[in-house]
Amino acid sequence: MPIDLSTLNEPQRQAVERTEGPLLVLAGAGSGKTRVLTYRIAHLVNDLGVAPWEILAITFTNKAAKEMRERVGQLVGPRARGMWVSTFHSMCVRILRADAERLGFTRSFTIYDDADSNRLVKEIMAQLDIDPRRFPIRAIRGRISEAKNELKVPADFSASVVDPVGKVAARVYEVLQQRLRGANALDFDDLLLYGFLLLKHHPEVLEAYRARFRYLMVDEYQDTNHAQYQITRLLAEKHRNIMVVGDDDQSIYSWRGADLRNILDFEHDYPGCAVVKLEQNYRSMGNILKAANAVIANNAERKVKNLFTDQPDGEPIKVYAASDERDEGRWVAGRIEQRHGEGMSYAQMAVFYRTNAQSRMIEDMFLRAGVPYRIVGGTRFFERQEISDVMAYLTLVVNPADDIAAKRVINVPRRGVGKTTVEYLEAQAREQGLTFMEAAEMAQADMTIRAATRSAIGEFLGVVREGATYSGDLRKVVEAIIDKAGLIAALEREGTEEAFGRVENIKEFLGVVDEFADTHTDDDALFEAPTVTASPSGEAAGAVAGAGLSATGDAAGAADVRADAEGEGAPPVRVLRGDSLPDLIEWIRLRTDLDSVSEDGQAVTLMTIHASKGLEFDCVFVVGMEESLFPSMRTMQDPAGVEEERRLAYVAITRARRQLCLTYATQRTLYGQTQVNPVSRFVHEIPDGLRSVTGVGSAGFSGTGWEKRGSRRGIAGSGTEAGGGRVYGRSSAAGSAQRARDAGGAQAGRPATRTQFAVGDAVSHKTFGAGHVTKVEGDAIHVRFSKLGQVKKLLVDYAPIVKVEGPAS
DNA sequence: CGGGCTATAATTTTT
DNA sequence: TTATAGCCCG
Repeated sequence: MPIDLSTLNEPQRQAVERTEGPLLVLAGAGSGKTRVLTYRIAHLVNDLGVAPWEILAITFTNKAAKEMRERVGQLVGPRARGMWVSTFHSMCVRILRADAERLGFTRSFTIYDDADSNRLVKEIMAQLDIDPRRFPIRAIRGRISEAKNELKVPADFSASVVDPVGKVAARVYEVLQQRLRGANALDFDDLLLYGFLLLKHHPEVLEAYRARFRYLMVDEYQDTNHAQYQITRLLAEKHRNIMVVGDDDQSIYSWRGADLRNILDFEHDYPGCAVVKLEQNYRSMGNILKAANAVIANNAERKVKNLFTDQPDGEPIKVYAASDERDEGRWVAGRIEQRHGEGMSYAQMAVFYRTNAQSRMIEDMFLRAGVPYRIVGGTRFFERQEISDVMAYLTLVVNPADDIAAKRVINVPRRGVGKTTVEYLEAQAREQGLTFMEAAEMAQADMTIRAATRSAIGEFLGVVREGATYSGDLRKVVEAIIDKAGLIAALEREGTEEAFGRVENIKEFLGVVDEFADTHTDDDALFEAPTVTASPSGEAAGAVAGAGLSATGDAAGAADVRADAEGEGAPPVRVLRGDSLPDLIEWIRLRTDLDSVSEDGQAVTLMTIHASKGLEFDCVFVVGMEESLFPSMRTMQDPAGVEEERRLAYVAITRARRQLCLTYATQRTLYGQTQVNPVSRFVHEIPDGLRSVTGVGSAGFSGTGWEKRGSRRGIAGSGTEAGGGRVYGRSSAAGSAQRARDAGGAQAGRPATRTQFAVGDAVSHKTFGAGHVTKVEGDAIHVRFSKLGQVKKLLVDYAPIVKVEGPAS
């Protein structure tokens, strides 16, 4: 069925139809870029007879990849599942798995997350006797990461570096790569670095992929770093059918190695390239778009675009001058309640901040005001201690060479294998050239070790050894390993609320395993692995086989190379199988919490501006619009830094569909210090006519502390502009913060219509849902919420909480 | 070996 | 202010 392109606007249609040769699409915010991408793919497949597996679409997040797959699927049906729509990182993993041996790894290599790498670097620095005070791990890791993103191997880096920190980093880098190789592990940056090196130094491998991928599409191109740029280049060189989509104005990750030049120089790098600008915005009301345009116009380093919209102007942009961060949070809460009262759903509202630290006060105020919210980002599920422990066990089962994993859990749960023993084993391993696990094996017969310790080590080895023998249903396997390791049992023995929360998290992890199994059925696998005979491009596939990309040999991880099962000559399509432990581990490692952020749930979304990219909301609040917070103090020195902050402001503004509110605090306490900062320049860059200013600055109002009352009625529906809410008690322009505290204190003594809570009571919280009381502490109660798996301390007078059904008392 | 204490640092974090 | 990491003592 042909794809209907009539719903696209002119530039969109051009971008879709221009399938041959290089193409640069400059897609302004909200200009329908994903639509163009998906229609283009659908057009290739349905109208031009391109085989799905000849298409490679690269995104930056798994979420974006998933969304694109789904949307393409809607257009072309199930065959869409055969196409590579993945992130740079997962693409590299696929490529590397097939030929890991060429680089001195085995197919079952594991991927180190941030915490793992950190640990390893720390270890190496200790080993090299480098003082972490003079050379902070952060700085060293930063330099190494930079080097990897620049595709510099240790020798290159070492040769190019002149400064002291760099020299130290070079030494660490050298050892780090050896150790990683020894552990059969790659870190995130390595995936790109080695992915590149594989293609670069193995022409037959490169040729195979080039032959296979006739059409290449890269989303968010402005965020590519040098490694990604070079990988893309290698792959695209032959057919030159490369389309990149991006917006230089939304480049906000330069500090992570993203290089704006990649997009600015695209036309130069790919001569004869066509350029399409998508400038019609379908998202925001007129005023919001005008504000965004006005702000970004202050940047010098950009390709000029002019976003326009058909939509009416809408409301002015509201600017609220708060007296301090408390007042700011209070006002936002009030405003949200007001909007909600007018019929806007909580899910359509969001609060953005520059730094995570700012979320605390917002949360606090929301809690008091009873505004349901959810926070995106922050501590990640997969980085929680207990989850990392589980992952370490699973990893060891698959890759016993993973020293970091081994050391992490040899004494988890406590078995009595302490630091001394670990250091001894480490030394043994180093001397004899063994992995840590092998050294542990040897230690079984080492009479210099205490018998108790030996048996503890034996117990640990047994868990891993036995784990490797489990098979069958993946969830059962994982459960068995956790059980055998005794992780849950140990936590339950602890008996604390915290431990209980950890158990809940592990249970949630099992849910994730189920999710993996459910979403990776064999049926899917069949779609994703077309065979040569079914392929119209047998030539390409043949080249692939010739390049030795289909699995040979029988390394531990060979089974996860689907091409095996498909027989000789199959293209190197590797799919994750729902019953494979190695595949589960890989899937999780390349996953972030962001991937599971769902649209549903009636709650206001709180997140950093960075995390907001790609999303949109009817009503957006940006808090902390102050100089030295936003733009951040550290960026204010150099113009490029400020320009990036400005792009960040642009991203924030353009997330809003209908309403935008900016707030700043005249006085703000940050890191325990109170400071007074001027209003952010980004506020001033919005033309006066688009702004409507309220709050302290114009109305001379400051909060008197209703936020302390916990009475939600005081907030909802009150439309007094200056305060955003009705004012109870005294009101004056000065000294509000202190008075707010006083008022709160006085308020606490108010007579009790208060509910009495007792340990064990079942309660329901407006935001956190169901839970039960675990402790009563005067005015405060501790409640463990099942949904969160966490204990929260709540003030009975203020928290939006009700007693549900007391247990049999 | 493990718990508790003090020094210390503290944007942003798609993978 | 707060979270975390390393250190010291029982």
